Amino acid sequence: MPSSTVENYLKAILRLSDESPDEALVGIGRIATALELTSGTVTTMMKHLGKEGFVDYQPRKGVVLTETGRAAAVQVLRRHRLIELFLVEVMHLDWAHVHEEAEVLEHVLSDRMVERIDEMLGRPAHDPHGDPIPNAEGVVREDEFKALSECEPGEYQLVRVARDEPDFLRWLQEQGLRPGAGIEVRGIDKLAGIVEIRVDGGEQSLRIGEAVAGVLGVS
Amino acid sequence: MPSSTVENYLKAILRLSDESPDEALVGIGRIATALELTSGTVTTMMKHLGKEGFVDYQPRKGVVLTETGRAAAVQVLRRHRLIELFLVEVMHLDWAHVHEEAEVLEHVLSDRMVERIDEMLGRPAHDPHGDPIPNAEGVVREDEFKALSECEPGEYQLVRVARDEPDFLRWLQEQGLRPGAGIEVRGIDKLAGIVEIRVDGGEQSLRIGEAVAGVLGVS
DNA sequence: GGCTCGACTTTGAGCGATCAAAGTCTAGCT
DNA sequence: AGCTAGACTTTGATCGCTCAAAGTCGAGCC
Repeated sequence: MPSSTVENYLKAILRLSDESPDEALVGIGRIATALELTSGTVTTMMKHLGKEGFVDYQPRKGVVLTETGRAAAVQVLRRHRLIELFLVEVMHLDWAHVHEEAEVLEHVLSDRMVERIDEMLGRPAHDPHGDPIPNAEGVVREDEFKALSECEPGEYQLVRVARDEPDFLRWLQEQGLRPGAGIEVRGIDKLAGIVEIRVDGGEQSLRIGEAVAGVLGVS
Repeated sequence: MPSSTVENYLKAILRLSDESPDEALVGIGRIATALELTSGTVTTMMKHLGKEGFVDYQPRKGVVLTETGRAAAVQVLRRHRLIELFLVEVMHLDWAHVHEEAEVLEHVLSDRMVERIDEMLGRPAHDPHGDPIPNAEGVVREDEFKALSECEPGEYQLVRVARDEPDFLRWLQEQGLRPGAGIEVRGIDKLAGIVEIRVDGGEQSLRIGEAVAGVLGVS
């Protein structure tokens, strides 16, 4: 049974390797930055994870998740996402706060609890950020979407929010920008780095920066 | 913020001192047995807890909880009991399994979560074993009851089950013996150490040993 | 080919929690 | 008073995780 520490490493490696699918290996430094640890600590851990069969550790190059490692990481992701949804839907906690809470619960809830949550929520496919929830077998059904920042003017639907900061999420919520909302892209000012949108049949235009628009996935 | 380890020590000391209210101090050995640790470990921890102001440590004698320590312990108890009830009432987990789960969650749920649970359950006064749930201020409303093993024949109501083993709880449940159930004491055979009861208008008599009857509180 | 700079690894240390085993009190008996 | 058994404390060690700082490697530049 991997400790929560190990689970966090695994989760981070999964995320990082998904973030740059072109690179074969995830570098030690990136992991260190992601987890806010020194690289020495990460090196030590990678050797250990290597021995345990969770990663393939190539000294001075980086690591790849093994099958086992990937499966374990996906299970953590599944738990995290189910828990987030549970906290929003059942506990009626604020979308904005749910991430931190899930961050600890994901390592701690029994399989029985997670199964019960999955059942209560009707085997949901997406968490409150629109991220796909892997099923119990670890199969993730990835869905198509593109960044709002890359869109031509037109009608879209918000399907994904790729950021966790409470303040940002709270603001999004105030603007009616939660997964499922309709978005009309009215114009893009490439030079100014600004996207002008209208949310869900509302009246007013909303101007958001490219970076923010890049974090919103639409379809 | 006390670690879960510390919280567990505190909880154990609270329980042990409530178990023998006549003794002024809880001995190191009892704590060690309760937590399945060596006494050396406990001694070390008690010195530490002493410095932190959670207990008054009297070398070679034992410890008493300070005000601070007691308050912290009661909060853990509150969490534990609220969580147990939540798991039964909301998550519909089995009464028998709920203790272990609560044992970990009590150290980990945010105050916000606990408050939400308390609210969802309507500020309940008792957990699934019939134990009183301290309120947010740490006030415990103890209620009157006596051990079934001490009862004259007559009609009673089960209000308390002072044991946590899943197998035992499952058996109780199968007999209809959950807090709230009516119990008729039909006879006591002191010499054989057996109590004969009838559960909640059922037909058959049930014979239980003194030790088991001692764990059931009725009023 | 040699050098350098940045990325990675190694080393030595600390912290919190734990143990086993050796040492010390002390209450209570003789 | 002296002894002893049992309860408690001390000591030295381990384990998982972490850090700072010193050491090493190697890709790319001259």
